[in-house]
Amino acid sequence: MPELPEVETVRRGLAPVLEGARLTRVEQRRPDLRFPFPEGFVQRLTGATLTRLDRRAKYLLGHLDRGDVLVMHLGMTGRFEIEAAEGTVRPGEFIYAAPPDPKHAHVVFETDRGGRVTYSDPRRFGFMGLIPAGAVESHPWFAGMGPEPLGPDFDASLLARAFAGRKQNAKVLLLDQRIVAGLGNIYVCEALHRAGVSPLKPAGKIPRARLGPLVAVIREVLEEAIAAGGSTLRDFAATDGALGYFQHRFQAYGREKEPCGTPGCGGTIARIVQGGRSTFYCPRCQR
DNA sequence: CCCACGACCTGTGGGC
DNA sequence: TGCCCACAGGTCGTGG
Repeated sequence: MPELPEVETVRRGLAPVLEGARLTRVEQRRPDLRFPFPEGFVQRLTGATLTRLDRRAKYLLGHLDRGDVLVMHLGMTGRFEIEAAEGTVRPGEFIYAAPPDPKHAHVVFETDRGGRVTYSDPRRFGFMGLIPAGAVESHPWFAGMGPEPLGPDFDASLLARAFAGRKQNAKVLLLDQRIVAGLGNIYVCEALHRAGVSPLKPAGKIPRARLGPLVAVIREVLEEAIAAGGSTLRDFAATDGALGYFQHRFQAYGREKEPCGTPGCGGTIARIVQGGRSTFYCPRCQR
């Protein structure tokens, strides 16, 4: 799942372990994840210092002092587990994570501080790449990607332009990373529910006046989820092993047949399939 | 260009 | 209790 809030939670968990650390040992335990690892993956990383860990949409970007950027995507079931060296855990900083699932531990990074970060991913929909720093923006993974939903370029006029004349429903278009990059199935369901916008509504027919509020609730949902440490579903926990709590606040996602929580609504959450994926919504208060 | 759908993988929760 | 299958956070490629 990891959607933007979960990836951001992972970034915040990994940053204190990796930023400024030199990778003393890198182990690549299979030739591919979703895609093959790049040529010389281990050699190009070993000995490099990771200067900064950023996030763009659902991607993590580890900037290396050698000029490459380590790009990592968690797919559906990717996770990082941290093992800290004895004595390096300051109280309250991060908690020891469960031992990495050995069956699906595909990449191991060890640092000069004695920490170890293991990437595991049962379904292997995740992937990693090494891209020269100057070529990230133009790389196919990033070229054509829409703005960050929490950034300044995501606003009502951008949505108005993207939705104009489109017959495709709002749900599917909000999942299109070319329009806005970082939303996934859960948070689109939640945002549309909060905004009272039907996922079935042709995007081009949403009145312009409703787009500002839609943008606002998208930001709100993502920010609340980040503040809560993301959502812990089957395959996601924050990097420190602590559980995210946002899933307890889902109002629509996974709540088929439950009463709608919108005050005074009285409707029942329904599940439909759009673009091959489940949509949860309230047919009564989402119009 | 637009859109629907299958493919990629493995694990698991819920129903019977 | 045990088995089976529908379904799962994402993205990419194909074909109409």
